[in-house]
Amino acid sequence: MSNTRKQYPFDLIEPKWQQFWDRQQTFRAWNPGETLPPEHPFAQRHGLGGRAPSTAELPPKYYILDMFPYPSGAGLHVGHPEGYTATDILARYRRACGFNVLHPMGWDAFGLPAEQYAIKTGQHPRKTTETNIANFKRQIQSLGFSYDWSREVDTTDPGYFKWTQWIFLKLYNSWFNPATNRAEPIETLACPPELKTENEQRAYRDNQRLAFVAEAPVNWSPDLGTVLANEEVEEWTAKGHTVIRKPMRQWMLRITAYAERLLRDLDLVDWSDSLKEMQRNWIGRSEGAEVEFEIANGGLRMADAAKRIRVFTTRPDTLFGATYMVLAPEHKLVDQIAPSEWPANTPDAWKGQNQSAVSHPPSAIAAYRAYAAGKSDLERTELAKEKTGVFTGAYATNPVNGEKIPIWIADYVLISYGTGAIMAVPAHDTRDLAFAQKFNLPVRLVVQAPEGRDSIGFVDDGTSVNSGFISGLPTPEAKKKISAWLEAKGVGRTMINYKLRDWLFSRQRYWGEPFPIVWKRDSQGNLCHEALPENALPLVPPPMTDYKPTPDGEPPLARARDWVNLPDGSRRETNTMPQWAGSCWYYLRFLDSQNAQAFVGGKAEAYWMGSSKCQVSSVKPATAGVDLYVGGTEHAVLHLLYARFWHKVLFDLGCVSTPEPFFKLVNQGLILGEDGQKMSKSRGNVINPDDILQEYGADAFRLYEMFMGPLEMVKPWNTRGVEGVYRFLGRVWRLFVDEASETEFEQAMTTAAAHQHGELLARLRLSAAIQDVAATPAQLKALHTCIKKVTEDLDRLRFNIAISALMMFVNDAIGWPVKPVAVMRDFLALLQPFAPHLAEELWSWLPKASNRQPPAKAESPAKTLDLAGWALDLAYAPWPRFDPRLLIEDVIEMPVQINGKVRGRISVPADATPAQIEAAALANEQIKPFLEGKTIKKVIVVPKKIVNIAVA
RNA sequence: GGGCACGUGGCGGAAUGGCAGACGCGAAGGACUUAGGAUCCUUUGGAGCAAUCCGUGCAGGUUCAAGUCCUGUCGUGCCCA
Repeated sequence: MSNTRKQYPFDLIEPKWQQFWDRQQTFRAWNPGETLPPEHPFAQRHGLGGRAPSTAELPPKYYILDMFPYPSGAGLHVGHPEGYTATDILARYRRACGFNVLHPMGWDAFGLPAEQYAIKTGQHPRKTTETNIANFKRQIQSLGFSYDWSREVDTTDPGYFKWTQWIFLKLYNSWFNPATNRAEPIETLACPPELKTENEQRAYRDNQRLAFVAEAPVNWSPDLGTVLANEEVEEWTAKGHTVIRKPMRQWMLRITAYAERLLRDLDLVDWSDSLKEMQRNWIGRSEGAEVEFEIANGGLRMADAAKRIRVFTTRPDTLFGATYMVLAPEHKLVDQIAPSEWPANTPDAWKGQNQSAVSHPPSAIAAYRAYAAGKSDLERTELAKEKTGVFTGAYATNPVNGEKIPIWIADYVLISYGTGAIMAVPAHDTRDLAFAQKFNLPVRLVVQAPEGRDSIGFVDDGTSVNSGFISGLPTPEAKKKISAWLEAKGVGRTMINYKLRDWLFSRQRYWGEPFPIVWKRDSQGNLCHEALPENALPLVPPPMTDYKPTPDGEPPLARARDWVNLPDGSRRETNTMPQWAGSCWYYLRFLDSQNAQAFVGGKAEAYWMGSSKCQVSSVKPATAGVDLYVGGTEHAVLHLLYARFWHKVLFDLGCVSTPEPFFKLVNQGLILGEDGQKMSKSRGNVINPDDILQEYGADAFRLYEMFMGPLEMVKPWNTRGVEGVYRFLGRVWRLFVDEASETEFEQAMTTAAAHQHGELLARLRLSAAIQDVAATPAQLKALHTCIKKVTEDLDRLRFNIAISALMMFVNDAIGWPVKPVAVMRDFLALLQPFAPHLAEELWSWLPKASNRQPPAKAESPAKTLDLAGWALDLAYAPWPRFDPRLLIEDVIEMPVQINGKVRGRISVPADATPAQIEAAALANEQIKPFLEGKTIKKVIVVPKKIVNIAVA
């Protein structure tokens, strides 16, 4: 801690106003139908005190949302408040503009770290979570954010996850009807008549549900004792845990049914192109064809449909170039097709690396599978990686030419993509080529590259060659023709494939939402699952002391026998939901977080999501969904895709009224350490917000976070920069404070006890330079330039230049011997969103409407006080409007260029015609010498901007 | 390898195709002061005494005019393989 004198007593001001806002519930947002207390500033501003306004009577809504944090034990880092400050500034700005602003905060509190800590220490995750939430909340509140804390949610609260489970039941009890292209209740699903038995019908129905059970190869971590999502694998392997691929019974969510809508509806939202592109890439739509290859074993054809290998290809036009096939090692057909002996003349290199296993195909395959299981999808498909694989001993028949081609297994083909099998066209696919070269497989050129490019390894569109009936056709036409041919022959069809996979929704963890599902035996003794009734929710996890998985790999919940085994002999599902579940719908719970009857009330949903016909504001039209959602890029794909998916299901089922949840979305950029590196404990460059707050206060911290640069940019932290904005706040303070009273204050503070500080603060007086006088034109111009700039910059989320506009005003105003109170008051209204504590304090010093004289009639509107807003709390004081008339100049100075170089400047009346401007420029003394002896070719006059004279 | 961003003073960054470097940091000088790591006032892209010249990663192009638009290229970051 340094002993430098404080620029101003932020340490007294900030807690004072935070307590005031808390007591007054200043930032409480009101739902339609709620009764507004007469004394609440929002009620006063909108004349609604004591009433219970309907949707139509409330002002337009503005829903501004932060991605709620995972409350980690490490506490807040400087990256969190970046987005939170941006949204807070906008929330305060919108409130000033007259919107009913919803700005909530909550906790995404399920998750592995609390559970890992529990395993290590035995402390219940609930306890860890509570402690961490309390710390996060303290830190967030110390920044003076205008959240409506009455709506706080915590995903681990039974009152919350009751509804997460409820939504799961909605998914469970729905199917996707391809005919209507939307989710419908499972009751509307008709079973095919050939399914006679209860078991068959149930299996059929269960297979159509949006939440279903499947054997899926998962990323299993034996030492963590859980499966991980693909995107989580790297994080944990980096920490030294092992992860292998293993097929397990899992709950899945049928997100793939929504692939097309998730893709198409990106057109409905206002997100950055790069973000939309990331979502499109993830969904990965590709058009192509599915082709069936018959298996040709030992020369004998087996026409059995089950013995066909189906492949998906985006390049059916290269089918004539397929010289081998590759199945994913996990592919079901591998065991069926592999012969017990190698075909004659099989090269040794084709039999695999494992010398103890090369004698027969089955052993070579088993050895290779074990090897591939130890690798992640990412490692397996790494382009630069050395290709590996094993020949299965079997052959397939190419449907276009009857050719016999070898079938391989290789880890570069993933079971989860397409059909888990490919036809390899080495001449026109990079990975196939690398593989073919390594194992000496034939490379057949079937696409001619354009002039000047090598056709081998050419993967773009060209012209088909060596391809029978499609030879000579350009690629797009060749694709069409061969797809039609395949379809006519019954060995293929055009198809759209998505990279998007169904969502693996179960985790073998304790600290997550239990599934509201029980397993039982039907009358025939078949194992089947059944949903709990709604009234059994919330299903709370049992109290436990040991959070480890059972020794035989069952999830931790299996240890709680009394909880798992029900009296009727059925057993509870022991998996829990992934952390994504709670964050998929929290933005909806915020609308009506205390509602015990529904996950969200209909009126609240319609109002806040903007689908109701609420009147259009005079400032900005209302939009549908969350008006602005701010968070990190790390959630650009998964969280946003999952939340959109749930939202669409809820939309289909009539539970919400908009097709998309988040209308506008902005990713804040990462804040790097002072060394320009990513902040991390190991680098020792982590900045703790608590330290900054202690030294400079919340207002300076907020201001600096925004002043660093554009919100979306990656930018390095620089503590010296905080000092810069801190000095600025000091100048604002000195603009308002009476120097003598400040000196007294400082002296008194050195000896005063803490309980006297508030009283001392109250004794500070407003500077005598601030007087109720008419502003000069120059002062009005300074103010209105600032209003214009700040308003426009806030609308474009350009906080850094808005702050520089505030600085310019202060630099100007500090030189004014007399400061008109009306001007200073508007300045505080502009400052308020950025530095709310200081602005509130200074605002409280200004004379109130009641003890002021009404303004003289003669003054123009811009110079008088707007008394309507004068008596209001600053948080709800109207946003100043700039008057363009005050910015008009009588005389404009314009630069004059000769051949693009500034050679002089002229002053012309604002209303001068281009001809007059040209004449003035040509007559200018600075310009004349440059024109002597030259021919004027052209004179460009851009009124109010520039004159450019082109000379030869 | 593909896609998308971004390259501007010593640093963070400004600039609807119209005076490059706003605003801030840092630095230099000065004032006040017992003191200054407070505050206030000057200066501050580079070169030059100056007139002036050179400057937005690099190379071209479009334009009266390019940091901004186009083509290529190099570099950095993110996402995807």
